[in-house]
Amino acid sequence: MTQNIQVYNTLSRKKEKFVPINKSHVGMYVCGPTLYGPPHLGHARPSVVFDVIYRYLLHVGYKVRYVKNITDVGHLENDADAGEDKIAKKARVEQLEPMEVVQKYTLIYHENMAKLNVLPPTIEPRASGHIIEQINMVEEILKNGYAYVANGSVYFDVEKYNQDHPYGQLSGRKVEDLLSETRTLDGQEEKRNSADFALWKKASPEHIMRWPSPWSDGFPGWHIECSAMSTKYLGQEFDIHGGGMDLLFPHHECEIAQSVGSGGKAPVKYWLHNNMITINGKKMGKSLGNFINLDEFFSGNHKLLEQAYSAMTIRFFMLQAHYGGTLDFSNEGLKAAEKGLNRILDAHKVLITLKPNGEGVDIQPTKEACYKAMNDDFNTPIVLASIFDMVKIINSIHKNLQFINEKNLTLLKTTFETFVFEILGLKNSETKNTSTDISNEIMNVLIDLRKEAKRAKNFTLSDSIRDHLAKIGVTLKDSREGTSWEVKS
RNA sequence: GGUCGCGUGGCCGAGUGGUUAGGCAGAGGUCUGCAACACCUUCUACAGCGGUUCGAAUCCGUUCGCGACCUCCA
Repeated sequence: MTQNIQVYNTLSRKKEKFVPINKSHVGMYVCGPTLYGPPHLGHARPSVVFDVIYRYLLHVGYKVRYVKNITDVGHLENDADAGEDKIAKKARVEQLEPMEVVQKYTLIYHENMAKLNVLPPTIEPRASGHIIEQINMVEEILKNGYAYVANGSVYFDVEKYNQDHPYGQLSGRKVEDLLSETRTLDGQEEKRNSADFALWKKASPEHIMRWPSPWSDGFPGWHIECSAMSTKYLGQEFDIHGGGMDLLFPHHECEIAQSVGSGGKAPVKYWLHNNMITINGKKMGKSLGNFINLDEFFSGNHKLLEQAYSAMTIRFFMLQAHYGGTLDFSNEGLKAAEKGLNRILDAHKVLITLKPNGEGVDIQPTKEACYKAMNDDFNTPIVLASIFDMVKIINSIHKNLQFINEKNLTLLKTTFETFVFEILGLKNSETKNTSTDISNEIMNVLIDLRKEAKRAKNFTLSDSIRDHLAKIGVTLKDSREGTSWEVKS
């Protein structure tokens, strides 16, 4: 199946036709989380966005190697302890080994991702497991003359590099502007220019995460791990590199410089960036302290949350916006998402019971609209609009207000299920299907009793049954064919 | 200060030079013993000001407002 997919490439600031380097294989690298804390809503966005892209590429027939790293080393902090490794700092506070911290939050992260129905990447490399590759890459860059050693640390020489290769293309920066930056930051005195960035940092005596290297006992720089790991698993040139917009500069810019500076080739054909989640218009982020953890969403246990929201509600909420725009968090928005999602999932229950009832609707245009939307830079809000069109069609056929033949009914089922479940990755929340044979039988008894009561016009009794069930979360749904029931989570 | 982006109806959020986005909420109706669900109908738009055009919410300019990056961040 060939689809003409257009993607917005940050590098060119334009939509471009997606043509993979290898005809049938796609290499995709996405910057994963730095796990020194529980995952929050901000982490969920790139995970969901690139999960949908991954799912769609698989659906249209590509063989995809999807690499998403876990960063468990590196990254300096910008507070009073500047210069100290984030993981190491957290470890000190909690009196744990650094790897214990990473392990703890990795497990939570995986659990949260599974709840969001995010497929695992095909490779999930860790920075700490690729120290040798990172050292090798630093050596290559040094050999090529684009880096220098200062006091046991290694820095990338941006000015030198810029003489041979343009630096700043991805983020639209000018090197002369960067060089004139005058702020004083930690470690600046070792750098030749403020725009230079660390490839290897010598560890201070109290720094517990450290590895031997040709230059010092230390740890890798802030950007080298993604370059080293993407090169190792996807090669010097690969198709898609994704991540949050906040990583555009300096992280991704440095990745390009490191790859070009070591291997001589620009690593990425298409740079894709998801935009931020905002809360009251401000970016939700660790450093701003205004983030909400995913587990807090699932439990509703946070002062900004009016209720608990299921993982699927959060996934749906994100799919309602295009990945390139900011998405503002609000209880109102999430509640609307919850209702909309339930309508889709309820419609599927109806869909699987439908029988052809005549000639009428043509599903082909709806199907084409879905593909067209996905092909246009993965426009999930447009896909959802078509899905809601199908919801309307499904319910109308169910009521014999619209008519469908067998061919179109089959097409309706495959289109609906393909896009809702396979591509968008939505599913019924686990809490809903708790029915066992016994509870089914009990429900049948209650529904029959209510039917008898209604026949005898004993509405006090029939309503009492309905209201009591509603109180424990069981909704009765009357229709011409009889009464069905479901548990609302 | 530099770079980039945004401003759509009650809320969230697509799209675009002339034709319904969609969801949630609101209104009216059908269905129902009453409801819920569902279906039908329906109301609120494109920040302000100029310009280009037969025609702009959509292109250009400008003003105002907001945000992101420039330092770790998804």
